[in-house]
Amino acid sequence: MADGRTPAGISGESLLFLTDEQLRQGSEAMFFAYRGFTADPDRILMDLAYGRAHHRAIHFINRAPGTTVNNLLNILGVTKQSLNRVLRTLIADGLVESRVGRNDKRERHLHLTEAGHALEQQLSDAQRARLRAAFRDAGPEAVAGFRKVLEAMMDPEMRASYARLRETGG
Amino acid sequence: MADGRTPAGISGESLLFLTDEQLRQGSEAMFFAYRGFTADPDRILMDLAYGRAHHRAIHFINRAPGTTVNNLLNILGVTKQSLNRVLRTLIADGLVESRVGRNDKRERHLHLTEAGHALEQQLSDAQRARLRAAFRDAGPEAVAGFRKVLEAMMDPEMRASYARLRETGG
DNA sequence: CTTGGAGTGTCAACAAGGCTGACGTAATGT
DNA sequence: ACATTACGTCAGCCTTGTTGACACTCCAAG
Repeated sequence: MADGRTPAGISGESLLFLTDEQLRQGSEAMFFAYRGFTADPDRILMDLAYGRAHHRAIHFINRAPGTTVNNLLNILGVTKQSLNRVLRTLIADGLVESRVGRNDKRERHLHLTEAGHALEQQLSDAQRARLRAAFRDAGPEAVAGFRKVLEAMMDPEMRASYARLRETGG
Repeated sequence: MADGRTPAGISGESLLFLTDEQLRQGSEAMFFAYRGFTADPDRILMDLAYGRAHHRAIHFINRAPGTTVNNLLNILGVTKQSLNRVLRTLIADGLVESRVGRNDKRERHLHLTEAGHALEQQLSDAQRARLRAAFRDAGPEAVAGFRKVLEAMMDPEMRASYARLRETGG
């Protein structure tokens, strides 16, 4: 706190990339980029009277089919009341199916229906198109750096969720 | 659309970083990282009965002192009514000052008060601390890649705003 | 000079999607 | 038997997005 400017050239290394100005540009880049990142799916969702919350639920149900409500809660970082509102509409609209657990009948295992898969595809295609263009423009080394910084920026628990998802997916 | 998997090895180049799986991991990284990115300021804001919108307003007013409401609108990408509600509370609480334009009296020029600057410092210190740690862990080349990908991910107009801010700031 | 339109900002009301708290039910574990 | 866990739901609140309606200011055409 009250660091003022980060000392540059205090060690032999070039620490110019850690100046306050560089950090501020980094946070503005995050802000503007996140807007772009969500813009395309948001447009699709709006027509369907869904929101970003529905997208997130669909994404992670697709990602980890059969996941329980509690598991999804932890990944999404919202309250069960909040998630439940979203799930209720998705189930009512026939995009998500909730199956009572075989071993533990208290649990509900969530799956996408065929219609759910179709919407998931539509949404992730839109998002992937932008990401693919950005990745291609920036090149593989930039992408590696991008991933590295983002991972370092996460909370430890989120980093764990992220890593777990990465394992199962390939 | 319905690309399926991105062809790998179609050209001589290694395009493995553009597979659907890599892109999906990229979007999940964005999701989790953005959560971490906003977590620290959010905690501070909560105690003050402010939200993320207040943070954004304060940030960009500090960044471009004397900016007009309309200008801020374009940067933040919200409606003027939405911004106005936030500005009203910030002005009422003595964090922001709104001065009628000298040339054009329709315009209001926005400035942070001393108290506003203090809060801005507190918030950006919190955010910078996390970003600095992430940048340091990842190293300068990773940071360069991070910035490059984020910039490529923005909408063109946002990229323009971002570049404009970068010029004035250094 | 007046007047009509464009630009800028304000107020009111509504919706989405977060949150907490409280409670019910079924299944599980001790 | 009893406490705990997993889930669903009702009620109510807050932030922050939206649209609609309106007032003030400026400028240019008549």
